[in-house]
Amino acid sequence: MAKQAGSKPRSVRGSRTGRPIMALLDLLGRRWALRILWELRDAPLTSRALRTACDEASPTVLQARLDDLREAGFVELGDGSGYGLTALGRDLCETFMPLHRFAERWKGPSPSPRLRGEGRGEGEPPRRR
Amino acid sequence: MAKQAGSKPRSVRGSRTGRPIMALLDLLGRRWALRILWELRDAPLTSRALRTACDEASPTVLQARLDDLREAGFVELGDGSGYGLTALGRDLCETFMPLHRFAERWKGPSPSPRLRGEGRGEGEPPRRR
DNA sequence: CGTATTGCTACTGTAATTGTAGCAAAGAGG
DNA sequence: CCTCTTTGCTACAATTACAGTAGCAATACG
Repeated sequence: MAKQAGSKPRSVRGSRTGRPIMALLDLLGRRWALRILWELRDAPLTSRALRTACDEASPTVLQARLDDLREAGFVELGDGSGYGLTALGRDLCETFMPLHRFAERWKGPSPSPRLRGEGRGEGEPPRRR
Repeated sequence: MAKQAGSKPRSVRGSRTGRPIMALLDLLGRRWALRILWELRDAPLTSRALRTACDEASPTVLQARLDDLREAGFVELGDGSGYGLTALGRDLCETFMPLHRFAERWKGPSPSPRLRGEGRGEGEPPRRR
């Protein structure tokens, strides 16, 4: 599996199959990508303000992600208000809104994963090994 | 590779604010996390089959992500069918389904970000610097 | 017993991310 | 013009996550 000896693997990682969903899943699967979209959901932010909103993340990654998202057409640099979502980006953000409700119901990685008796009378059935 | 040095790296990066949405955004923002959930959306897969489905990703990351998702309560290891989504995970996956339609309409990061006259007629306004 | 499959770990590179410092280009005010 | 502040952005070094490959223990089957 030589990967891509000649050309730079600049394209999206999961996109090798050609399916756009994979490209999107990979782009959003980079660090701070989802967070940036989330913080920009209401109003545009300057790069500095965005950094503050993103828990003082490094400007290096923020800039890299911002470039990625800008290249993807989700984010654009306005005139005086800094970075903001494009119409497409706003549309994508709408897709993620249900996630908010889901997160509230989820409350983070619980130490006790037994949240619902899925059907079997569990108690810790010995995994087949 | 300490991985369990003391008791520190247990929490999620974006979770420092306490908001569950941040924890979720960070968890899903790790590599292959979204992809794994996506590949498991229909039926459970064995670890080997999942690896094949995920473009032969390294078992190292796959195992790490599988652990994360399992700890979060989204994925569980069945008896004979391998890994599968929990009821909660299936619910989360439902949230992501609209992403599929969105991706189809998006078609990946285009070299020319001007994909459609999206409404605002800005040709390419000089950025303020 | 021999073979195959499954879940999982160990290891070595490489790419990505973090953290800090700093720059050039505007604006605001004097 | 000169100073001061903000903004977008870049240059590094250090750390971490990830990719790739190899392999093991446990089960299942013939």
